[in-house]
Amino acid sequence: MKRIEEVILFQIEQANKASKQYSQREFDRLGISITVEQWILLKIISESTDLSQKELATKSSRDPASITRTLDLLQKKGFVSREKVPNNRRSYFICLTDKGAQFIKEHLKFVTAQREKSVEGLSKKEIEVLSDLLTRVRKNME
Amino acid sequence: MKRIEEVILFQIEQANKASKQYSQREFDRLGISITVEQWILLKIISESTDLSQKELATKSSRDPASITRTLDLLQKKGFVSREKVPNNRRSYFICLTDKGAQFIKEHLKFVTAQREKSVEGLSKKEIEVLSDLLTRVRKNME
DNA sequence: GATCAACAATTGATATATCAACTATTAGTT
DNA sequence: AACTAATAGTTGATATATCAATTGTTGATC
Repeated sequence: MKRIEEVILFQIEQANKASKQYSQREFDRLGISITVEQWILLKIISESTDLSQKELATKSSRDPASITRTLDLLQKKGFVSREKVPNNRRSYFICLTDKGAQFIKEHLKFVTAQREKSVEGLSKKEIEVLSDLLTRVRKNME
Repeated sequence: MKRIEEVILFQIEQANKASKQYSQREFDRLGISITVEQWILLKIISESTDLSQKELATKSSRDPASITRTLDLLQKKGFVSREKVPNNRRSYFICLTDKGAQFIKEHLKFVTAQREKSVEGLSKKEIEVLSDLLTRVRKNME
């Protein structure tokens, strides 16, 4: 039997943990008061318009219940708003506020830098390969 | 700016989530009453002897506080015990109980099957490449 | 040997993941 | 139109991640 360190799923988890922790440390170090999950959600919201919470959950691969709670926090920070949908009182359009847009604009460069750092030393070809292999592993687990 | 789906860190997270969810679904489907984190911890405990909680935290890349809580649950299930360390009342040896050993023995084949499924369709060479690339990304984030 | 710093483990607080139960609303069927 | 299904979102419960604060113990230094 393989030792756990040699298992690919374990290695994926380790890489994921390391990157989450790195990103959070960077946010903290720079005084950017947001969690990684909140940033990702905010970023998704900024990339589309008129998304419902259900759609947000799908796009972020998160549970709707969890989205509810994270949106509550983002709303408390003043970064997003829940807007009424015409002729539909069951769902909301989640909208970026000016403050949210400003926040992203201000800090995007740091996030971009983190992402670049994550693939430092990898060639373009290697990044493509990694992307492909990760996709195949993910599809195996569906 | 890249769309979030194209970001390697995002893809790593997606793969990680998918595999965690798959593993948990499999546990549930088979009536194996344990979480993925608990299984991993139990497996690490079974692979070494006389580990302290601090060492467990290091090996599993988890926070000591989190280890305390997961061990409480594993202990409640009767899978592990905290044993006194001679001449040291500040830490414990975490030991697998017979019940814990039996549990692993009984269910290891299912976990092995999950792991094999995760790399289905990948050649031995591709697995090595994936492992190497993940390691490099992880090291970039240290 | 007494004092203080370092350490291991625990506990508390907050954010997240997940599933189940629930509410309110909408859509489908008759 | 009335009844039922399905749907969107929320809330509760439990497990986990993380950091800070705390407790008890050990080690180092004087």
